[in-house]
Amino acid sequence: MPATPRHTSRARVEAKESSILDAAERIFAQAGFDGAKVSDIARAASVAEGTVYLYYKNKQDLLAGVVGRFWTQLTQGAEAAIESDATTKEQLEQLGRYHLNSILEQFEVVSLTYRARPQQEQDLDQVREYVRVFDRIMQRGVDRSELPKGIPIGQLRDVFFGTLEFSARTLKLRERPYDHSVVTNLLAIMVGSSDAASGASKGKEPSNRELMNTLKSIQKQLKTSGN
Amino acid sequence: MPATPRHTSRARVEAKESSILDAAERIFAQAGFDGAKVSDIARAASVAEGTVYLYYKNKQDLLAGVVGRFWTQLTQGAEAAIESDATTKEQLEQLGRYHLNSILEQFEVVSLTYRARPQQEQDLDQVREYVRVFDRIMQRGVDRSELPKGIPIGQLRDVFFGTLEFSARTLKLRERPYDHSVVTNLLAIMVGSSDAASGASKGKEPSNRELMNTLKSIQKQLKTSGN
DNA sequence: CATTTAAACTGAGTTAAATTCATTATACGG
DNA sequence: CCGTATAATGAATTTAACTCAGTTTAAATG
Repeated sequence: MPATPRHTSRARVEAKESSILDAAERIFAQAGFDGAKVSDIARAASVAEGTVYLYYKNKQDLLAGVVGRFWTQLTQGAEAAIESDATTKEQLEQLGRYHLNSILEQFEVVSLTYRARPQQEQDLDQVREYVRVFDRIMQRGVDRSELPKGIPIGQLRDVFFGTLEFSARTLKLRERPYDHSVVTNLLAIMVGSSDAASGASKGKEPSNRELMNTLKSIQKQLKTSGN
Repeated sequence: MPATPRHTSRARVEAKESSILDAAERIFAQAGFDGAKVSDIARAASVAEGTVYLYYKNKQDLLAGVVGRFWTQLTQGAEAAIESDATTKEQLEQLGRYHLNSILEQFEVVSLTYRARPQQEQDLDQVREYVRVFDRIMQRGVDRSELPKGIPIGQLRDVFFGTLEFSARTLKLRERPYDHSVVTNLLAIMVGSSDAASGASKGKEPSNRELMNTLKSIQKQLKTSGN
């Protein structure tokens, strides 16, 4: 927070701030929060150690800056990745694909998120902003009645992001690359069939309830026509 | 790691080790990893600061001790919470209830888990041991054909634990207590209907495949009897 | 262009907390 | 009881975050 620069151009100040963030992200990702020395970050950003503290109150605050920027960028990317005229399920698949891919690619930064203030703090409004992308998709889905299950959106959000995050950890652990079946299967259980695992599925499959109704009407017909 | 005590009774040494762990857990949970001073932990355990380092290589290692013990206890509790003669779905519900409840109650310790070495390290074998409880339930379910979906167990594990962990965070954030509908709804999408949200559901609903077969046989019958 | 001055920057110095280790205490076998 | 291996202690050391008095920079002014 370099106050309100009256003499120096804002652009220059912001360039420096972002170069510090770049360096911090690099070093944090490499060495972890504890392993990263502020002096290293300063050197990587070509500024004196004290300069870092002109922009960020302390190391924690610097981390919050790195993490906050990451989630803000993720929000922008997510919005770009979603086609506004797609069905709810397609949009969820787009978001799921984008999310899993991103957190795999920037796994270290995502992990740093958990170091940015023990939970609930207001520090990470950017994360909250990000999940709204999901909420908007779901709300539209509800409005258009494109969502079967009667599970509250808030709970489905935890299913969605919780599953993808744990899946990412598992993939990282096993040193596996992005696996689209994770997204496919997640959506299968969240919004409806579409044959899990294999991923191939032509057309919408009817719900159990729909089949059941058809079945009953046929049975009735059979009885009526006296077999 | 107090070497191999030859002179002093093992019991005494273990008592001291566990009293250090108790103190550490208390202080860590209270102040967080960074906020906790080793000197405070030592005082709380009524030992000198240096003594802590006889038992644990450093502060990180002490944290790993606390976290490891927590997950070991969780594993024991989980095994006790599951009735061996219940159906797969019932067992999953028992585990789900137990898990969500436990991580809500000991939320701070769970959060500390993420400070114990950046992912994948072998540090937390105890966590891996814990998830095996889930794997065993699922494997038995597959053997007994009590599980419909064709999603790999590994992926369902991420759905299960990922969802419950994120749900716990959400509940904590909103300062809400344990909510059983989270477990109910999770199981509904994981292993089968049982009418979400409300939780009430009488009788097992037939699977798509079963319905489809019935449907086909009726159609055949219709054709044969020449409508 | 020289001057003024406030914003930016610097890095040596301060401080706090983790970790070490020389010293002391304890407990057990003989 | 004594000798000795184990355990415990806490003062000293080390490390790295953070501060701040002094220096540099750059824009506004005449």
